[in-house]
Amino acid sequence: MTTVQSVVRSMTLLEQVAHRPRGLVELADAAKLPTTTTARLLATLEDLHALRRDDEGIYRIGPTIISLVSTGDVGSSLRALAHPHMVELVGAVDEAVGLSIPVDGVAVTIAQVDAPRAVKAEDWYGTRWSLLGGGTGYALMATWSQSEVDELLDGSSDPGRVRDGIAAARAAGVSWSHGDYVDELSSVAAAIVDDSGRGIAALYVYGPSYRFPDGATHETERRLVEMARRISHAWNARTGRTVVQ
Amino acid sequence: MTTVQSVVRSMTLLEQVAHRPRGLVELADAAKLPTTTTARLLATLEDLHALRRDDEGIYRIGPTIISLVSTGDVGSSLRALAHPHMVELVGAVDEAVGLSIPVDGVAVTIAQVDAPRAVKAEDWYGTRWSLLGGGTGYALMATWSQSEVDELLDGSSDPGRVRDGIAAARAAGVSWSHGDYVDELSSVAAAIVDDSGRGIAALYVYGPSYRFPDGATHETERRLVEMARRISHAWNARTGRTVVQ
DNA sequence: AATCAATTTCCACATGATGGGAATCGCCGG
DNA sequence: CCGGCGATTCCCATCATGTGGAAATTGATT
Repeated sequence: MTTVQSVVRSMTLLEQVAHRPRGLVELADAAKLPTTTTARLLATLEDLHALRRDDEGIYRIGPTIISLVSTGDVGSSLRALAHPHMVELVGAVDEAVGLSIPVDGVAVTIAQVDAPRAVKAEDWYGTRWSLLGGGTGYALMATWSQSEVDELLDGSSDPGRVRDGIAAARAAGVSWSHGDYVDELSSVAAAIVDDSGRGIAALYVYGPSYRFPDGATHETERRLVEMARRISHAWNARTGRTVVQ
Repeated sequence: MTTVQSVVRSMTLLEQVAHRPRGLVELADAAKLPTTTTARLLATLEDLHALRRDDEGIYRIGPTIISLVSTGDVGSSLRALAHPHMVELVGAVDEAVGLSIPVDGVAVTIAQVDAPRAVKAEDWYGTRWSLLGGGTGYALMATWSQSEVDELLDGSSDPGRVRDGIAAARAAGVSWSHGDYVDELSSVAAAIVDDSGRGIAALYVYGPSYRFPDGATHETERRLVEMARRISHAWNARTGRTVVQ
């Protein structure tokens, strides 16, 4: 199959900007493109409001991109389907809840519902976490085939630790993470599975580590697992196969 | 300035998909492009995970787009700056809170924090609302110049009603909307302003109309206005001018 | 098996993207 | 006020790259 060069390059630039907002020359350098070409592509994206440029020449992701992430297809996307359940879960456990899907070996946060009491209410929307780094990834990989896991582990620095995490996740049905992703932040993740039992997304509860003392969180675990089960069920009950999102 | 055709076309297709997920032919038709060209562009976007296609051939927005909306530049974007304040406001008023910015005559929701109790917790992230349709738009336009408002009103069906709404918003400092956008849903909006007093975004509290009886909501109004003021202040206190987002 | 719509493959054409070079802008230091 | 320098924009010849018509293929429906 043949791909369109300028479109691929534009997406690279968008990703670079998302990674870190910068000016023309730095972006050209990062994308390994001539300055002129970069300027033309950036100007096009700016014209479309996909990027915005401030008066210092720094490019940032613009509103067009944000509005692409709309709820146009409520009812068929996992995100829209899970959202009300997530709100309910937040109400039950009084901590923030997130939802991530795996893409190319990383987990992308596609939805987040905060607890009003959240001490540090950070906004992880769109953030990519390594699958190998902690709870979210372990919970997912625990439901995957050995070969899939091996492929991801190929070349990782500490495969033993990851395998232990996966084994623990498989045994417990959930996967804890204490400060693995962010200092002082703990999370419990559970997989949302398709009708073959394969994890297609991870639902997780998170908050400051001090609010998750060992042993005092069985209720949270229980509710998380129950909600993941309900979301899985709702997802698999849809009529017609559609793609995860 | 010259723009890159294929990039513009790709963005059109992305917007069409966001508007309503569809198959190749329908998208080609909607974008007024030859099928072949559309197929090539869609394949490119799919390859980049900007789009996903299910086994029925329906294209949907993919995870790459979602991860573009990241928080890479925490501290300089309005969204990241406002987020913790929004969480606090949710805690105070016990209703959902949203944040929108104006783009090309519409308001795009760039952040949302739900109240755990939300009866129907819908996900408006990325949704575009008309500025002329209700509270959000009135709150913003109340801070804009007459000529800017006139430009937007040019060709609108009921300019008188909008002008009344703007006048009310200017007088009250907030703008109410009861069922204007969505049935049974009420909202109060207040503008977040730059250092010249011009509205750059709208902060709003919303929930089922029955929870907003007239006269029992002064406390909500007060807290909303106070929070909008604080966010405005934080925004204008930043060092270095940056663009709204 | 026949029909029809949707999608993919193929390919000749020329348009539209490309990038080198030069001009311009904007800022800073002397 | 004047160079100097990096960043950005303008210009334009070149041709690689994107384009879209036509035909083949797939796949669902009757």
